[in-house]
Amino acid sequence: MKLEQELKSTKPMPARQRATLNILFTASWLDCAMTRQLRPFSLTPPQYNILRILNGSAPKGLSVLDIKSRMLDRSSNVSRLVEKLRLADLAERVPHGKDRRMVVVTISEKGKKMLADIEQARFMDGNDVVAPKLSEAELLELAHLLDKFRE
Amino acid sequence: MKLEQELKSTKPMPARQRATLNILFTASWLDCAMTRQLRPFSLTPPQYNILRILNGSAPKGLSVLDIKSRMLDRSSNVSRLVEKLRLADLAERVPHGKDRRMVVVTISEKGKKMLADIEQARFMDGNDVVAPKLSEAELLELAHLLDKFRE
DNA sequence: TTGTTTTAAGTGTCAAAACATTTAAGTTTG
DNA sequence: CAAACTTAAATGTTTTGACACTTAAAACAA
Repeated sequence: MKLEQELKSTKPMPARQRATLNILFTASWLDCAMTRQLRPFSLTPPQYNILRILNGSAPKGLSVLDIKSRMLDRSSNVSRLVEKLRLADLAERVPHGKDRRMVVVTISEKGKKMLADIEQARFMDGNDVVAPKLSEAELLELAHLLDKFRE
Repeated sequence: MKLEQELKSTKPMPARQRATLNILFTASWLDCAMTRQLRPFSLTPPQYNILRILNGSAPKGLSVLDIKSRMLDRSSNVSRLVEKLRLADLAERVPHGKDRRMVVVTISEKGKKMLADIEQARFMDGNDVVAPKLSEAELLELAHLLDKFRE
């Protein structure tokens, strides 16, 4: 459905406003869909984000600040989120050898397995639940316009 | 900056993932910028969202559920947000004539003035702070692709 | 060395989101 | 009409985000 219908907007919007609101609305829509998909795994979207970051940097691991700088939402409290993952045995935390202020966080085997299970659930019928209508070229164009939007 | 640089991603991402993460990242970036702009007015982005919805439907006003259905983030608790606005004298709440379950919420004169002040702050040097690099056509294309993304 | 500054991580606190539940008024159906 | 159902708004509770502050370690400068 078009944005105007979704937001029941009566008057036509200027292009910049329409694009801006559409980004915020689509992100909220995505977050809602992700939350629903992650619920069976008792993970929130920020926790899932961290788990994927850790998986991408395995087996080396990352410091708390390194994780934070790679997150979608830079305002999240990584210390507490990592602690949640650790309590669920999805991540491990070991003190850094050289710099004793630092902590190295890694994904656990259980964490890797959970990521694999989530992937399987997402691609249930062969393709992703999200954005099936967009072609490869359109997806690239969308990402490019968003990069330009933030300049 | 491109998404890969922002997230310090090493490996190249598939197009769909790149578009999806970019939507989430750009929305977070936007929310952060809006929060900063609204801080001097002691308004949060959801409160500002409601104020604009009420302004758009003035002088008629809307019920709590009508506001909710027009919001960017459908999971927000409109009752409590409206109460905040009312305490700041930015909105008014009157019982509905026919249906006594309903409440009609309207923007106050002070609320309208605050919206005008915020607009003025946003367009400081003649044009919007956000997305100045995108042409009219690109903004339309971006909004169109996002509409299609949600299908 | 010693005092200052910077950096990494964790914590405290308050507001907001998430989600279920409750209350009350309206609607429908037997 | 009365009971069951539905809808509108509010509230209760738990979790999370926002953001300042603290603690501890490292780097730096006099």
